[in-house]
Amino acid sequence: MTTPQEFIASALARERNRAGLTISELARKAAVGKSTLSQLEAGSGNPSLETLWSLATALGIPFWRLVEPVTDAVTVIRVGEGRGIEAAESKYIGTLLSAGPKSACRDIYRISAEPGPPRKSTPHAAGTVEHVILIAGRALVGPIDSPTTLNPGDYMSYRGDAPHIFEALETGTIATLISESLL
Amino acid sequence: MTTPQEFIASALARERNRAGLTISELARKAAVGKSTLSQLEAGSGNPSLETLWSLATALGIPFWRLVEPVTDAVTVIRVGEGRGIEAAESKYIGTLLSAGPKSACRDIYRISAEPGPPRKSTPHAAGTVEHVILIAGRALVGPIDSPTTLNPGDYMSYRGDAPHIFEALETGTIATLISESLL
DNA sequence: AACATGTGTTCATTATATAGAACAGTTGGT
DNA sequence: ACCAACTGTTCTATATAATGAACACATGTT
Repeated sequence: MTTPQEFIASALARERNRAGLTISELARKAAVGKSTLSQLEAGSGNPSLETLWSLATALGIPFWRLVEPVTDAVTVIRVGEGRGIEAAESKYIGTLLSAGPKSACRDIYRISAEPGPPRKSTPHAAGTVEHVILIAGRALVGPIDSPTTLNPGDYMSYRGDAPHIFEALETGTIATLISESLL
Repeated sequence: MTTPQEFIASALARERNRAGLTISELARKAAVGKSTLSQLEAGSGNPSLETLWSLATALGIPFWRLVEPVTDAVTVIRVGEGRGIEAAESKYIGTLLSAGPKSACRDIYRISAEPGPPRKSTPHAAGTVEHVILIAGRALVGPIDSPTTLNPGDYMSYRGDAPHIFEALETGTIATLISESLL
């Protein structure tokens, strides 16, 4: 049985860490007193809607995402691999890449990247799994110590709560990224 | 372009009507002043977390449900649209296409389709939402009575519990499809 | 070592959200 | 007709959330 205070405290800490911000930084960015934020994360606070909204905006997440309940293998399926679900009527093939468990919170991103220094992601919340489907170009994706090169159409999933990278190898690299937070 | 005030005002009115309660009833049930609730729904208010929590509890819904965005019919985000999350280090742009609620069971598919008779899907379970990101080619996607043409990189979401189609318009059409069962 | 800049905390004051009373308008019963 | 019980609104007193300064501590620089 979580109280509102505990709830928002852990949610804030979680999202703030995910964004890689300190209390001071977030407070400044959201234009709220850092004392306010400090007390909030300490569990002794009853923030107003405006305060929460400002924090969510500064964290770059939709507001309601902030108040959501909290919540190793690496899989690569190349184009042409995987069991397809064909439709008799037309040339339509659906390949199940990942059957999702219940109680999963997933965000869908479109990634545009250009060659250069790779984007290293700090680990997200525990239990996070990321799925990448490369649309165009080529990219080196996955755990920081064992990334894999993906070509257009390739699918890959890996743990998002461990350090991982996304490095475009060609200009105009585009991908779909699904970040899934398992409870 | 919604302000926190408008947002919570409409959300409260929506959920309260759904529960079939009057302002007075809800206020009594949630142990908040009915004047408070009145002002909130009028859009002139900045409720505290405790107030919102009490209201959600009285409405018989988990707190986050109160602040969940309305699941609107169809969303299309063209390439280049949407607010990007840029990484300073490299040319990497992540666009949030859909932030997913918890308690969602989602399956990820890769779709390969060729021009021909469209694939008509019979409605799935109630509450199902489908997300499509077109990888290559061109496709006519969406509700059967108002489909939209997608180009590579385009994102679209629509209700999966209503009849919908996927019709490839070019050879070598590839897409990512995420089928999401809410609740 | 002394200093500057960062961190997160605790404490004053000030701004404001909340609660409850008083209000006018509706509905239904006697 | 009155009266009672309801609706949602506008008021004011009070409780309290937000603030910024002062604080102790850590880190890196000259």
